[in-house]
Amino acid sequence: MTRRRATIDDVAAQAGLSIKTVSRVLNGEPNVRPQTRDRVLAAAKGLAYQPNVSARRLASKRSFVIGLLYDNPDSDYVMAIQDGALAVCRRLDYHLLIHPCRTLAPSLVDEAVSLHHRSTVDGLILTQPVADFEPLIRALIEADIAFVRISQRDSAGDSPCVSVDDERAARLMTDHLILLGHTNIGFIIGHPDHGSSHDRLLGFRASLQAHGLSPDRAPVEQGLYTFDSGFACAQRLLARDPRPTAIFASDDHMAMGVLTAAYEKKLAVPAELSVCGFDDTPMARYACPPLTTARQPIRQVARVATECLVNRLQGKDPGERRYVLESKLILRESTSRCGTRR
Amino acid sequence: MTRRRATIDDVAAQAGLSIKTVSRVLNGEPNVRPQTRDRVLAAAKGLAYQPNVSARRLASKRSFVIGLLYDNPDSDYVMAIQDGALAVCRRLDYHLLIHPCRTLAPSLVDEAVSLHHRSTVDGLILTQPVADFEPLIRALIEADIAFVRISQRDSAGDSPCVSVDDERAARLMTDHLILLGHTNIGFIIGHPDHGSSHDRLLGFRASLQAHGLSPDRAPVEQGLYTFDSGFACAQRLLARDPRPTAIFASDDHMAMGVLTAAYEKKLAVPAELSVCGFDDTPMARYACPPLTTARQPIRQVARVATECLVNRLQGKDPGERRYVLESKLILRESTSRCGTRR
DNA sequence: TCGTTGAGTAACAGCGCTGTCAGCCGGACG
DNA sequence: CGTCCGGCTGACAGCGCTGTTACTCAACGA
Repeated sequence: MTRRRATIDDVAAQAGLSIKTVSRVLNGEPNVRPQTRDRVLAAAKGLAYQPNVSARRLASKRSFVIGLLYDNPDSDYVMAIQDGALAVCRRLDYHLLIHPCRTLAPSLVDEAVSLHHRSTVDGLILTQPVADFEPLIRALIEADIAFVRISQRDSAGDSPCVSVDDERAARLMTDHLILLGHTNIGFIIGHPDHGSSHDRLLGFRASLQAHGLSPDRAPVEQGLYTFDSGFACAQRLLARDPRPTAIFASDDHMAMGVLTAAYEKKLAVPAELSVCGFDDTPMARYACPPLTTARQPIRQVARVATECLVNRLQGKDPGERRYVLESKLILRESTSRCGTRR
Repeated sequence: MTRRRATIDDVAAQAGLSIKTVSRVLNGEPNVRPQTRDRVLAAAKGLAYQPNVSARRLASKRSFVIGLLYDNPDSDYVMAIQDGALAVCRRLDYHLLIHPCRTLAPSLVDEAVSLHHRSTVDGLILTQPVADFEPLIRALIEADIAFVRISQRDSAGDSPCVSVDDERAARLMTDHLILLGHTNIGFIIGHPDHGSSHDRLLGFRASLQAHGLSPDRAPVEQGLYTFDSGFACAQRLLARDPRPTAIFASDDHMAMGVLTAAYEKKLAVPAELSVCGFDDTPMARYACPPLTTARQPIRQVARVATECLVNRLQGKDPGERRYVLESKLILRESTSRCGTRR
């Protein structure tokens, strides 16, 4: 029952052609007569032929695998990235190798280079904060390993990168709060290792400035993109005098922490405190009250990055080096006009 | 700068030995003198030699890759599974290929078999509900493809499987509610395709029975392991007369839905309604109030499954075919004594 | 003394593909 | 009519490793 699996030789024999011609057909190479092509395809189908990827990899010196490096505690983010990358991989007949890691470990550099040198992967996609880890970037460039960064921060050797316009989205979010009449808006910065934290702060400050409010006097706390850090920062912000009437947390996890801090302080949201987050994680919709936030096209970011990487691997170098996608404000019930009691 | 990468021939030449001996050392095969071994290792190190995985795969007819099949909307669950599987893979020098999919598609069977026939993967780990997808199981057995299921449901050919004792945990959770004085406990069943749903219901009923309460008269609704389904089921449960004083949702997502339904009905949790979930997803801790739930050792389940699979791939067949791990009750603030107003 | 043994090593033939290059053939062109 | 060219195909040499087989040599017992 368990017959030997058909090889390219079997297909060639069956079709009465050379294995090279079979190879050409299967790889979509030019210069094959349609009639020949059909014969090959028929034979392949008849034998239920499945090319052996290992042999292909060895002979072609390419692995058709791309590696995805990340170090992110947010499952939803990681899943979305994986999802987007996988969608493109399937379409282009590549495989995806996930490689979660710890940014800080210098061994990461060796790991990444090794992945390539063992010809396990052809190229890498780096997400934040790995994408901003300079030693790695330099090593990859030096070793001539193809990669695409998902990050808004510039980096050595203007490597291609894909990002979301965090600054603009943060500016729009702040505009939204200001339009609701808030003038004393607390801000919680994200993790210092992430470029996004910086950009979101910039957007916040830009909006204040544009509306004649002093960015330097705005109450700001440093968080870590975690629920607990959001909770702690909110406690500090809410202890200030005058108390902010709105808090803009740089991500939804911290915003959830803010919500809990408000709950414990018996502050009604949004009546007494408007709260907004960032990222539109699934739970944002289910928070009490549902969170106003900014939705990032994460899947698309991953798709663009993957496409870009594969293009580079195939030698098609599109002029483009930076792709910037835009987020969208999602207005829910956690923000309302300043001083409104519902 | 970009010199040709060292191959096994270079190492052999450098060490003054045959490539076969180098291969033996690098693969930990026996019958090599310690002194010879050292010479090989020194040469390999000196040349920064990295074995080419593609060549190894082709020659050994093994890919050293295991595939992970899942179809699960819960990012936290998937991440935990990936995490556990990766930990073992790294230790045993395997790679992990993730393969999210749609259970219902019959093409999944072809995909899975194809993954193996192209020698992309040596074996597969199946999580629920894929693990309970009979056509796939049968196809894998027929094609003689190694796999391990993560599921509590029995399946054709008593294939190895790893699971969590859901029934016991659900029983303990129900015991907990009954001990708090609840006698009218609503239950929300999970997704019908998941074996866990069934087991949790069994545990619930067993506990009622054991305490002299009639399982058949308990208010039960069919959910889908989603927030929205939990919300809808809760609305129906809370509309019943007499109204349940506690609701046991088969997972945390649905429990969150219950919380929201209670919030909209202005029912205080836990004073007027105790709520408990299952799974201890990260958000359970951050719910308002924090959810009483059952924590599953998901990472460990994945670790055990991966180890089991690799063992089978390496021919070491441990007698064990079923591994059952235990969950742990996590008591938080969403459950309290029946009728207590705090 | 000589065969026997087994640990240690090497030679060599693939694994199943792709890349290179050479060959064939028919049509365009001078 | 010969030459050239481009489309199409095949022969063949690897890609870098592992499995198999065979060989060498010291230790050992009859």
